[in-house]
Amino acid sequence: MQYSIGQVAKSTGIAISTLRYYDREGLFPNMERSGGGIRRFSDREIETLGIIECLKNSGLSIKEIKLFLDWCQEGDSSLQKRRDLFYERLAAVTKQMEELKKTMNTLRFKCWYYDTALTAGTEDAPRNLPQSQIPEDILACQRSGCLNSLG
Amino acid sequence: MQYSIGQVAKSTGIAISTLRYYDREGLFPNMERSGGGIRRFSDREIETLGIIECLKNSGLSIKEIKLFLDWCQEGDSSLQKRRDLFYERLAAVTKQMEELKKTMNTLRFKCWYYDTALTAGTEDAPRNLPQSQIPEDILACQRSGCLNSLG
DNA sequence: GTAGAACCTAAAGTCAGGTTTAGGTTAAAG
DNA sequence: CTTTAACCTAAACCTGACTTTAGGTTCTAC
Repeated sequence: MQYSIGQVAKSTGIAISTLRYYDREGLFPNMERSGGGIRRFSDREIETLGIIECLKNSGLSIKEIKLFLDWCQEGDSSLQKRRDLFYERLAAVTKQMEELKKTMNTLRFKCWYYDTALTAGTEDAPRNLPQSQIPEDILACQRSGCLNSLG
Repeated sequence: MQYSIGQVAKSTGIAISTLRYYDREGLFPNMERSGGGIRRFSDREIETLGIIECLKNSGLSIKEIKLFLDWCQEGDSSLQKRRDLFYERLAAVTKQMEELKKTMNTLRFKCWYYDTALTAGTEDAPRNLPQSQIPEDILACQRSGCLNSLG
């Protein structure tokens, strides 16, 4: 199947200007054009968009993604480099997830904190509550979160 | 305790220029200065840095964080707004985690893909492998990942 | 064959989140 | 006192990832 840039934009939610920008950056090295110069996205490009999204979410820049796509063009001689890249990305995302869990725990603590404050009508309520009166699961959030103290 | 900007930079890993930038953006509304105009970070500011990190990781911009810190200055009258913000952030991070899980699954699939390719010496190996020969857990990654096809 | 929608390029613009520069001032140590 | 490391400001600069603009071309439908 072939798709126009407008169709791809519509179905993926990626702006036309972004698709053209990606093309300009060399992320679709094999994309075809009509006689008149109009882009014809194929399933190959749609798949590339999936890889771009994945690698972008894993923390790579557009330039780094371009590098990876260059390796793909080189064929089997670059298999090792490509493999290593994905293992490295897996590690990076694993770390990112750990970070996000800490963030979640801080947020959960804050939600409890403000719920308590709102119920009492004042922030002094949670602020002055003795540790022993704070639910265990909230204390756990606080311990594993990114804040050192209450507030 | 009071700390110089250099001490804070060293102990948090945040660049001095970034700390000054945050200050310029109004993220430390109560920070004191020495007679000569030198910043004196206190535990309050250190805690604020923790909140900044948390909210930044949750997807807020510096300007949005500044808004939240303004609310904090307003006292108990802004409790509701602040509570709502944290619940909203909790939802946003939950969503972000879901996304990251998909990314992880795609990466895991790719790791298997390239391991298989390297063992065989060619990408054709994983590419031509019938579904029935792909481990179930890898298929599951593929299904829940962000890619539609192999490759 | 002509109207209008959809496409094209190159180049400039935008925005966030910093960092760097230039030219001083402060403060702790000898 | 004077040195020197650490600090200060304002303003300019930078980078990444897009988006917008301006002016032109192609394609589809009548």
